Amino acid sequence: MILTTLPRTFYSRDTVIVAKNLLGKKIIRRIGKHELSGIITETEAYRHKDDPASHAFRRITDRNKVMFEDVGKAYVYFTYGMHYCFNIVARNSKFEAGAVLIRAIMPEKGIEIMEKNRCIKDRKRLTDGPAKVTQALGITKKHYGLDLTTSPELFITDGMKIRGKIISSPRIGIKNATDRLWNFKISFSVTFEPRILQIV
DNA sequence: CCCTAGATTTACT
DNA sequence: GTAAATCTAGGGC
Repeated sequence: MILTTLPRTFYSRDTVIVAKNLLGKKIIRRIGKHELSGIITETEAYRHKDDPASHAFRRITDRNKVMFEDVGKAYVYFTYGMHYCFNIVARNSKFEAGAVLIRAIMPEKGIEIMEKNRCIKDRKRLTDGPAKVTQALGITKKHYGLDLTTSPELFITDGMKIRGKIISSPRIGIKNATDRLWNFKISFSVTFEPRILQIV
């Protein structure tokens, strides 16, 4: 059985709304025969001219240009000299740019491969940071601009129904616009949602 | 558990 | 030149 990939319309809403709605969704990464997956448990919204913390705040550049392109594409950037971070382009028509950073997932399938990719054995800390997620899933700059609504190697599907609350906090690691509570995480438990399911 | 230093390269000023 | 949407190891409590 194959889960349906989230359609482009999912990402054609306000970046902040999309960030909240990505919580509980499933990220699937196919590498050859292997399938890695996890439930998204923490996200951040980065918008456009109204958001001084966003890479797209000032103007279009080589790095941020995909934030101005079709929603549903991957924005991968390299930072701190050694880490990749993975975002999904999302915005409504009021803005020209925007993306949601995937900060943490709860691993499901392919955990052993993720551990291998991460070169550590502490399962509790396997994918609890944005660069840990990309390392575990093997996401690099070669995925820059990848269309997540059509790619078989990296895509998002429906996943878990969230129980409990979504916690909103200031975004991590930024100095500007800390008054905006655009970091979102699942407070405690998630449960499996058995509906879903359709052939792609 | 918490905290801090050091790693290491790109992109932008 | 320097800050950066970070991580890890190591030490202290």
